[in-house]
Amino acid sequence: MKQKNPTGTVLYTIEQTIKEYRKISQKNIGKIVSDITVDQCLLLIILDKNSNYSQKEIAELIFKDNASITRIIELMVKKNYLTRKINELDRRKFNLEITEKGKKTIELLSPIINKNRQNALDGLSQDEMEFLDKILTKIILNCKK
Amino acid sequence: MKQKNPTGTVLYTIEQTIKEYRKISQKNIGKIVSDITVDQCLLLIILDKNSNYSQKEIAELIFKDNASITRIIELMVKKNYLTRKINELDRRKFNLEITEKGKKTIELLSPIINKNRQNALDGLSQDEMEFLDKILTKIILNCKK
DNA sequence: CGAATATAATTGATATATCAATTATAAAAA
DNA sequence: TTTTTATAATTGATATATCAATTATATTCG
Repeated sequence: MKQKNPTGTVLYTIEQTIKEYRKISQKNIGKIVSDITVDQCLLLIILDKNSNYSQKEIAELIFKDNASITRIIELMVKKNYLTRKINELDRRKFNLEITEKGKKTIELLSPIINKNRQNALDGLSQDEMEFLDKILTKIILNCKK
Repeated sequence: MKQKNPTGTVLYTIEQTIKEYRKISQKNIGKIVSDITVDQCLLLIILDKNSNYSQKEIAELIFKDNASITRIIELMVKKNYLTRKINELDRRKFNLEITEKGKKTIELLSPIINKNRQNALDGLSQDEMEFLDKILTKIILNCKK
């Protein structure tokens, strides 16, 4: 089944892929928890693994800039997913903590997220995924130099 | 050179790839024309190939929703890249036309865009790109079903 | 130490994304 | 032809993206 591609480059397909994946992911997440986005959920999961991340580090991990992170976290605090306290060791930073609601949300949504990933990658062999990753990493390096 | 990947899936790498590509593309475009974005430029190029596209069709081609396209086009008309007139055959639609400024911009930026693409895909063989496209298309279909 | 520099985060302005509701028009059905 | 349904685009509300400027704090260097 041929896809339209007005640019004729695989870069278009890459973009299309990630958009489709995000769309279905958000849809599935929304069925379980209505007031959270894919990225907010990823942020929770990342913080859950290491609660010492600064906002700046989180921004890098989920490919957002600091300004966006500031506002996303602000909303998540307002929605009671996170708490934020000044880091007394470095008062420029904040300590972020996941609330009970946040923890429950992770429990609820982790299986959904895994299912989303599995579904998206369904039918791909380990080799194919590794190859994919390798080529993409090459492109990333090309873009960085 | 290993990349960090907090999710452990190639989907993360896909997202990273497109973000890096867009970043460098925007940077290179901005050196030549300061008031245009990657997507606006793609929109011009698409319209240049077929001036009969409706806003809805354009939206699908560049993965945006109608509301975004309405506003993007509004800005592009304001910046004098496009003109917009009601389509008398179907008064729900508009005829979009590229202005002289728009045409000049395409001429200026087409080589840049090609260079961006070439640079990003530098060192990839034809086979690798085809394989990449094939795998990604598989993922897209997985997400759509 | 104190000045200069660097870093983390915020803020403001503007553009874009997303969803739902609305408007205008066209096409289909009764 | 009138009513119903479908389609194209807009609008409003809110979230996010991006860039530049700013604030507060830390670090470095003379």
